[in-house]
Amino acid sequence: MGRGKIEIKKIENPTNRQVTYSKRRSGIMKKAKELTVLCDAQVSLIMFSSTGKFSEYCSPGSDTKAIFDRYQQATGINLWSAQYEKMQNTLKHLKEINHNLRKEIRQRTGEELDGMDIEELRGLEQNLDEAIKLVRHRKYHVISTQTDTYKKKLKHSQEAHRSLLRDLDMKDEHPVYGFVDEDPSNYEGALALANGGSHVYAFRVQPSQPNLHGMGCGPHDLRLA
Amino acid sequence: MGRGKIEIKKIENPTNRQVTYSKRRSGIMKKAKELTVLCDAQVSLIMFSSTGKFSEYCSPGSDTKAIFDRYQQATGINLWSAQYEKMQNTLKHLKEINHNLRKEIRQRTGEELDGMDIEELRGLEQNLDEAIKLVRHRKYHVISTQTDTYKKKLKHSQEAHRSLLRDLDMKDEHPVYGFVDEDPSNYEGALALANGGSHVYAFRVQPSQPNLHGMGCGPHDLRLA
DNA sequence: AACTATTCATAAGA
DNA sequence: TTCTTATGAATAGTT
Repeated sequence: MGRGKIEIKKIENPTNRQVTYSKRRSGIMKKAKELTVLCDAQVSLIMFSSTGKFSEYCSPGSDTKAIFDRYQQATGINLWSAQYEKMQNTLKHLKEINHNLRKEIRQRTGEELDGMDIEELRGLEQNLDEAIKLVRHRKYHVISTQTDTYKKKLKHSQEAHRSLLRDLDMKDEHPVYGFVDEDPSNYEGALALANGGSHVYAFRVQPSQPNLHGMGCGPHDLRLA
Repeated sequence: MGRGKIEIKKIENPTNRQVTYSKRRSGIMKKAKELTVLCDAQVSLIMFSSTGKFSEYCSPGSDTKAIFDRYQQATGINLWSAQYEKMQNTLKHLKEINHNLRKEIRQRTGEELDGMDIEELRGLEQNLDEAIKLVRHRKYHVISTQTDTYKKKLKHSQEAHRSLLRDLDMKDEHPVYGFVDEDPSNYEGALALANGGSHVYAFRVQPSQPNLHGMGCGPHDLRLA
């Protein structure tokens, strides 16, 4: 379609090739547009010249991603399946671990003991017994540490108070006020707290049923159990 | 380019449109091939007719995925980032939950009590105490159920044995063998097991550090903590 | 980038 | 659908 027929093979002259690329590129783009309009078709055209120059055409009213999603549906090939599969496996694995951890916790709270045999129950009992000992030990450690701190604080304050009294004695006859500890978290309070106040503390360090709804991943949903 | 010029607008006659689509589709495909060969270009052409019919052309020596990867690189747009981000968030969330569940277990076993204040420790102690009661209750329930079962079994066997002896008595004077329970999991064993055999049972229902290494997801790795 | 002689693509008809 | 063919479009080589 020009001054003489040409053979369809690579144009060796780079300049010539670039010129031809440019001309034909606009030609094919025009064709793509016409096809879109005339035939109400959806078209994606992506081109890279031999020099790496990128151009594309995409039917108006859609975008490259939409066409690609449709392409994948049409071909049945999910180009990203390898990646997705790995991610899916990771997710599945994590969910499984999660489930198991929750189960272990429910067993440790005594909520779900069905299906455990005697040996397991014995093991669990023993284990809880050890845990409770450790917790008690720790508790008393914390209490005594706190008590010591308060004792020291008190001692210091009393000394300061006494020295203040001495100073006042020596200087004049102002009224004398007693020492007042304004900190509500005093050590007597801590001790009371440690050995059974009346309120029941519902122990739950972390929420064990965090919300996972609505975390699907769009068209390529994860379909996890 | 035919018997008369045509206006570039949607062909309303569906048959006509389909025919034109078919003709022009092969035309544009030919052009794409020629561009590929003449100019050493990389081309991807994807088309859907108004009736949904899919066709594609892709330069030989590459495939649609390769061109799309290049497209993403050229445009700087990762078409799948939205999906990936969602998955990443899901994964991150799960890992976090997992971590918290593990921490709760370590607290429940007394392994990690640092950082807990008196109130928390008291709560945990109380909770463990309740759990241990539930476990003991369950244990005794299982034991008594199993004991009953064995009692019944034994009774049945003894009856069967006695009736057999009667039969033998009535018929002749063969030697008599006593009844032998060959099941090693007999109920005396179960009872012994329940109240402290000498072996220590390391209670761990599920592994709490499952292997997650090597589950990265290739080029789009998850970069999770 | 513009021109134009040619070849090519294709609209309409068979 | 496919083939034919008159006609307009695309473009190779030139300027």
